Amino acid sequence: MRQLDDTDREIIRLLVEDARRPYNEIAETVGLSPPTVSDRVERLQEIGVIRRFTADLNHDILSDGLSLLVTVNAKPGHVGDIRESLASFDGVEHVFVTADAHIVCKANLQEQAIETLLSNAIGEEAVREYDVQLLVDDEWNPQPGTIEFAPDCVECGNTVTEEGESTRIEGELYHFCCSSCKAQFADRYERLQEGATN
Amino acid sequence: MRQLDDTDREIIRLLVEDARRPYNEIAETVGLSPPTVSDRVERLQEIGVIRRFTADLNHDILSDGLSLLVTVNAKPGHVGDIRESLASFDGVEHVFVTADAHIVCKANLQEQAIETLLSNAIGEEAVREYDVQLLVDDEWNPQPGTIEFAPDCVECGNTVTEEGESTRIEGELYHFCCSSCKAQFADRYERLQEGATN
DNA sequence: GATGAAATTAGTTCAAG
DNA sequence: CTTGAACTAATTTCATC
Repeated sequence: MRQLDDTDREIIRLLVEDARRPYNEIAETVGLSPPTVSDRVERLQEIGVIRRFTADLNHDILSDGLSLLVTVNAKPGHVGDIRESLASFDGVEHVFVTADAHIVCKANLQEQAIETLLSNAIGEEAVREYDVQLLVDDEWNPQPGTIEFAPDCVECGNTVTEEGESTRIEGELYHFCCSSCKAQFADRYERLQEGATN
Repeated sequence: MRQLDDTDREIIRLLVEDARRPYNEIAETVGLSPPTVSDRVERLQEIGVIRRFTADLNHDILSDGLSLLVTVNAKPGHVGDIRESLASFDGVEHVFVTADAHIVCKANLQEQAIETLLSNAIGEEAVREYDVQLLVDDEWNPQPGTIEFAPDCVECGNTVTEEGESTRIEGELYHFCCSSCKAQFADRYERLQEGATN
């Protein structure tokens, strides 16, 4: 299977930021055409890097119950079960499993549902101990981790930022900090090509 | 302020399921026309119920560094600082603050960045103790739960109902329970601005 | 608020390199 | 793998209710 390249990573980053960003905008940013971006996004979904496009809701103003952090210390061999039952419980938004068999989950629940979660989803036989904490704040920054994408402008050496542009010349992707650097580089490249063939 | 109705809730549910579902499909499901759905979605974003549309990534196959759960027990008065510095650290995806002054954050980091996070973002003076756990699994279940729109009045703290009002001040949307709270807040805000510039 | 028709904008298909 | 051109689909505007 083809590995992810920098272009894929940049497309991912842009879609995490805004899943509805038009493809022509993405195309311009990464220096490709819209159909190619479309193909790549389709591929990213196919190989499972992008699981789905979704809406991030603000639970603070939605008042859909209490926000809780539930930490469970699972008995050996039960981590998978508990993870599954927690993840499928209505209102459970995030489930984290640590290397040392702790399961941490974040849930938005009505008060009466907390007891159900604890008894049904967690049970007794499979759990060493558990802890429930009330959340007072919850900030979420969807971001693709430390996908490195801060190249230097190939023309002037400055770091390429949001305003930067990219272009593909003979299959190779080049990044520029601004359109003038891009134009200058393209110009120089063309001259070089002419010189080589004459 | 107009409350969320069942149609809004259904639209939210459909968008959480698939943020890119076409409006005519949503329209058919909820029995409205596409332009109306468009208007409603716009409103849901305006009032902050929908924070953003994003892509749910599978970090397992993305191999963008290690996934960690960092738990920090903050000293009194430092919860806010630590929350802020963690949230703004590159690679930190989620920050939870519990009622008992614990901060739990989930980060996707390259190995060398872990040390930086611990020393820079957490520091020493403000923290009683901290704990870093390696994550082996991480599941996100975007789901709206039982949605009710009920923000707190930024002026008096009461729940904002049908009679409430909203206003945008310098790009930021504020919700109030009544026009007098709105006026009072606007007044105070203006004073503050004047004081700052003089 | 909500709508249908029109206009605009976005996405996909496809032949070609 | 990528593209531009043609085509199809989705979204937004707007006059009207």
